[in-house]
Amino acid sequence: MLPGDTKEQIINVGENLLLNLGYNGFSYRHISSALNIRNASIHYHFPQKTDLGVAIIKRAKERFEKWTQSQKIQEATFSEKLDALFSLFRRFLNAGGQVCFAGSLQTDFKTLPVEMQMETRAFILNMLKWSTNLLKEGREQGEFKYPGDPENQALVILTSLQGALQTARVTDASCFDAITQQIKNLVGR
Amino acid sequence: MLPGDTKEQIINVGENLLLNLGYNGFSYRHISSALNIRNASIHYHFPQKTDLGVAIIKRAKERFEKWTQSQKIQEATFSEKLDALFSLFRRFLNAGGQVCFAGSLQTDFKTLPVEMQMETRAFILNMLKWSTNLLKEGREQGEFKYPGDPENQALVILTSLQGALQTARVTDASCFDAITQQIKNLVGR
DNA sequence: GTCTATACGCTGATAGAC
DNA sequence: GTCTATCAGCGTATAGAC
Repeated sequence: MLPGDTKEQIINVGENLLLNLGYNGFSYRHISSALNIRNASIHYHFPQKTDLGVAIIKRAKERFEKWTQSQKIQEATFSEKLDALFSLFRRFLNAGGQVCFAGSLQTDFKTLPVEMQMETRAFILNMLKWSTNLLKEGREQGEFKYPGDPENQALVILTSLQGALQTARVTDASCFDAITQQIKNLVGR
Repeated sequence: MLPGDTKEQIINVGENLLLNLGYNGFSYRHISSALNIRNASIHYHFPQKTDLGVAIIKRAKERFEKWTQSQKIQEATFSEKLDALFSLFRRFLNAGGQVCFAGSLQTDFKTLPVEMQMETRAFILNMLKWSTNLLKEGREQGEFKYPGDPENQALVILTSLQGALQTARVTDASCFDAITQQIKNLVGR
């Protein structure tokens, strides 16, 4: 391993473990053996497990922010943006049946340290805000058609995607694709 | 505590802990201190934590089965059945912000012993089957209106309800009600 | 059936050498 | 920055008295 990369690699492995096993399902030992280092080295970069947890969520939050501001997304049509959102979630499934951040963190929410709870809340609210805006403008511009409030429609879509990744674990990957298709049926014109 | 009730009370407390903290988030100590008994007494009734986990899921599965066969549900219209399904999930929220069984167990799925994985799968597939049938017949009889396959529509609804309980933890209870209302908008005639 | 006592691996975490 | 050594506490689990 290249020195200097360690911290980032710890976050990488930690993120994968979080989305696979849940926050209470992985330990520093999982990470140290995966990276072939000692537990103490992880504690050097992240004194407490909480620090690692916060770092993982913060990075994911910023990654999403960058994604929304990327040229590819900025220039896309509303329908393409919705498809891109589906692809974002589909990536978790492709990565060996991960769940999404919201699904992992909200389920363990009551056992999380408050710093992680706050970061989780901020991340999820950002995603909801962006999705609400997408649904709102998309309908105004005539690309989408659905009843009721844009925020409520965004909630149905995001919660369904979240549940879809979880349910894919007891059924199969086609379950996720069936759900995204059905969502398109529901909001398409 | 009345002797003989202990086993059932352990399942009661265990179920509550499972839906609040997740399978990896609670221990025999949580249960023993809640019931004011010793850890060893729990091991008498459930030698391994796996045994308790399986018992919790089996009971929930049977409870759902009885619910579907109850007179109240049998005699209900399709719209009333859908509302009753919403009430079933809303009860988790009312109980202090629990998530549903699917949400808790699927998120921890990869860390669960195989016996629990199998019971989880059976339970979720039962629920999906019943919901699919409800959506299918409800549309045939003209009470529902939605595009595409009944099973896919059932998947969207169930996953959304599952995600709704989780998301309510970082927002509030009104989030759940907004989602059920939006689902009604989407499948109503 | 419930208890006390006990085992022992894993957990997050720290001290200090290199 | 990474290591070895070490820690106390908690986890599941068992043996055996009552």
